[in-house]
Amino acid sequence: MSYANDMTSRPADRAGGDEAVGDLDPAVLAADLRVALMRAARRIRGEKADLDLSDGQLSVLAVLHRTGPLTNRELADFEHVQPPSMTRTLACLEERALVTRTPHPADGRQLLVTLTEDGRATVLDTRRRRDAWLTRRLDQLDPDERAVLARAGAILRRIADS
Amino acid sequence: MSYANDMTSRPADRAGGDEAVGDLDPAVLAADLRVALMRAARRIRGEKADLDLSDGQLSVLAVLHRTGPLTNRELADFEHVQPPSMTRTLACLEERALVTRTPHPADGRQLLVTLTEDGRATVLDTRRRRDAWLTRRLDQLDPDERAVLARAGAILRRIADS
DNA sequence: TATTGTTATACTCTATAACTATA
DNA sequence: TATAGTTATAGAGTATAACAATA
Repeated sequence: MSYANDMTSRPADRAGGDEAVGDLDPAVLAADLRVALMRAARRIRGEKADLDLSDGQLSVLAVLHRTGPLTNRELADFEHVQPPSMTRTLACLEERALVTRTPHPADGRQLLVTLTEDGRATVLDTRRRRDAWLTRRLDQLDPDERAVLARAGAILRRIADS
Repeated sequence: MSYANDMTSRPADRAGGDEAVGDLDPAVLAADLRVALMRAARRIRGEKADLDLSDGQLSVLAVLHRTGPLTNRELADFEHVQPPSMTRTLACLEERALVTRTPHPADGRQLLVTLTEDGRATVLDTRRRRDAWLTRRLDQLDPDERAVLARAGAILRRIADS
């Protein structure tokens, strides 16, 4: 929906060929790469399994799937959201039987949020559908181009985690 | 803020080296690439010039910068938003003197929305800051790695536009 | 007394429906 | 009568402040 990152125009719009040249100005590369990344990310984000689930809800499910059971506070910190907002999100997810909230065994104040089987299935289904869209595109590339993307993916992960 | 796309765990978590191998399974590559793209996109999206401006507002400015003056209806269609929502967004942008609304010369019903000099500066500033973040990261790469990202960017643009 | 989670309330962004002005 | 834009009103999602229960 949002085009906030879709700044297509660039200062010097050179030919968009695949050929890598020797003298790559990082600033020019950055402008090109940003547009390409944002656009691809938006396309991928649009592909989700359960359209009735908000991004935030989907995100909580993904985090729980990756980390295992967490408390409200931990989830709120993870999502950079205030605890009352997370309470609301979790209430919605619990109502849809995607998570359960059980008392923390050691600390009576806390509640442990756990992914249900349905919640786990939703995470996997979303992932599968998003990957399916991208896989179809990758299938149409040359092996050489896929190799480039494989290397780029590793480099991008390093950059994003820096 | 949203971690919805941050699904780090993958079915077969192989070594994350940069080496491109010959037999790249598109499905495995897709899972890797998606995580890398989403994460990098989120980092870049966080870098904007005016933090008081919402994504939707920033997006309208970017569209106007790219296309020139548009009407309310055209902007609403472009942003996949209903006209009343765009009215509200534009009222906010006009109040901050980032756009002006002038009567359409030919059709008295329409209003032409035009970017002001401040609006244009905001677009350029945002772009510059986002690119600056990425440029710093790219500066630390080998020329060879930058070449890979340059090729990957072109391929990703093709995929996103498909 | 400090912390976890919740409720109460308000603000932002978006939507639909109804209204005004122009074609 | 149809279209562009606006106003009125409602529904998500998130925030802060105040409250209850537990450490």
